[in-house]
Amino acid sequence: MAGNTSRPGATVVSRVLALLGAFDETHRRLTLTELARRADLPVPTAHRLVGELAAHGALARTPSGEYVVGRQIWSLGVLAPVQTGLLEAASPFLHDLYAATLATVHLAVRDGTQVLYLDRLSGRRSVPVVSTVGSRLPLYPTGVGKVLLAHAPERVQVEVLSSLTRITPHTITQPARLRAQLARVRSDGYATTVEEMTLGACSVAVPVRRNEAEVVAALGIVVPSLRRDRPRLVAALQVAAHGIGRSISDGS
Amino acid sequence: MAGNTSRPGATVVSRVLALLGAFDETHRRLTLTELARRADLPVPTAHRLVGELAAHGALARTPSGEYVVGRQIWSLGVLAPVQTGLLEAASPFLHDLYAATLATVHLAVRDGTQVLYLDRLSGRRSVPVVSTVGSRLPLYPTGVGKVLLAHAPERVQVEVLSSLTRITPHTITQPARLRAQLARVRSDGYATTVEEMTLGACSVAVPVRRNEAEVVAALGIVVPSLRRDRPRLVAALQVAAHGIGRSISDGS
DNA sequence: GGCTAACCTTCCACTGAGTGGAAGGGGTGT
DNA sequence: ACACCCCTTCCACTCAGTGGAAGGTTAGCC
Repeated sequence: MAGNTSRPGATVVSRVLALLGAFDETHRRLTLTELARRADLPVPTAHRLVGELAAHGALARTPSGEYVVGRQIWSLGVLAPVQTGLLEAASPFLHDLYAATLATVHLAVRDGTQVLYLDRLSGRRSVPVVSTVGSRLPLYPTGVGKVLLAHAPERVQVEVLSSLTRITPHTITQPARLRAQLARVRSDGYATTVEEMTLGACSVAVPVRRNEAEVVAALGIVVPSLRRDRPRLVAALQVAAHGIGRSISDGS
Repeated sequence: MAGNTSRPGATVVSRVLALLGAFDETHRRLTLTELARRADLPVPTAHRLVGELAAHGALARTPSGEYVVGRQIWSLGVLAPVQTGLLEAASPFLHDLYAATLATVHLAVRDGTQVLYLDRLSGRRSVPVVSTVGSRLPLYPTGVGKVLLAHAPERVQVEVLSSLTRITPHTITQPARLRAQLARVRSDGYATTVEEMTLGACSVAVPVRRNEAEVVAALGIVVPSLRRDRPRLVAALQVAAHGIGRSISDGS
């Protein structure tokens, strides 16, 4: 009379990853029921899986009983080649750049059709922006994203260009116009955005090249729309990007 | 005639975490066979699980076919409360401290009976040390570890004191002597080590207190054994630790 | 070329790990 | 006292997971 039919096709691995994926920037602490709902799993199933994850340190419980991402996952993540070498090499340059511009500084890589922000520096006086370390945004409305898109394989460009959606009134949604911009990004060596992601904010970004060759990341800053010393900013960015590119030690 | 008996008691979750746990500081890229061996799983089982993890972005494959930790895990790890607030709040103070001392700077928390290094700054001129961001070391032979141990629950202290093993000729292995040192750490407000972890390296560390209350982390520096301006170093550390403690915004 | 060795991948019959509805606490608000 | 929500335990059913065997691929060596 019991006989439980689990949704077919679902594997334990996918269930576990669905549970982990329930956490994001705005949901860092989740109750069991929220986890179950967000992962689309029955509560008892979520309970058992989450309990086991917690027993292994992959998740942790707050004093109030909510679940949070555990330290094991954090120290695992640190081993990801996303950042091996790159983040450490870039750190001093990012600080110099912040000191020189007092603008929000971003270091990002491309992850599929999104920008993945690896590091961010911003002070009290910087423009508020949506990006945070570890978060992902579309490529086309951000400065670092345009740089990464301009140097991405054709296949990726086609995919991105085919699904441009408006975010602010200034977001570029015409494929032809974006494609022209990307060509300019390649020839000029830098990209700019004007309130395409956030009203009141402009950005300037440059590629980071390993050994003056392949583009491995992008370095960008976000400034208030009224700021008008772009040439100086581009110069500062290029110096920093060049420094980072020369400091990257290890491959992959 | 087939009939496969999986090792009883092993769950998929534990198998998956064993696979992920196969990666560490010195094994960032692993082949399938190495993964299977390190996780103590049959190759076909490892193959299937690892393949599924890779399909979800939890692992990635290098062009040469080896597996590495994927970006999904990295961005998940960034959400861990290990660092939420703390790392960002501490960053500027760590840089100031590095500038003031030119020593390797560490920010660490206690994870069970180990130190977990959250951040590290070191320059070319710093003493070489074993710690890296995300790595764990025993509590008793490190400066930050002593601070964290001194403010840990009695239960943890007992456990650590009962298993002191020699690492260098200077490592403290007598429980009574270490216990006396911990008392001094609490009364003096700082801890020191003298070549207990690495020959040629000494360290000084202080607690980071949230709202001048509970100890949430430790801040330490590693200097060559011959350096003798300890009072100045302690003062610089305490200023920085105080600053960090006041900057921590969000709880837990 | 042929042989050996090591690694990766696919196949598939067996079975116990995983499943989830049902039911039992515990807390809080009305 | 009742209603509501969330967490936890129980357990009969069954399908997802398992891993030995076999085939494929690549590399090195005589």
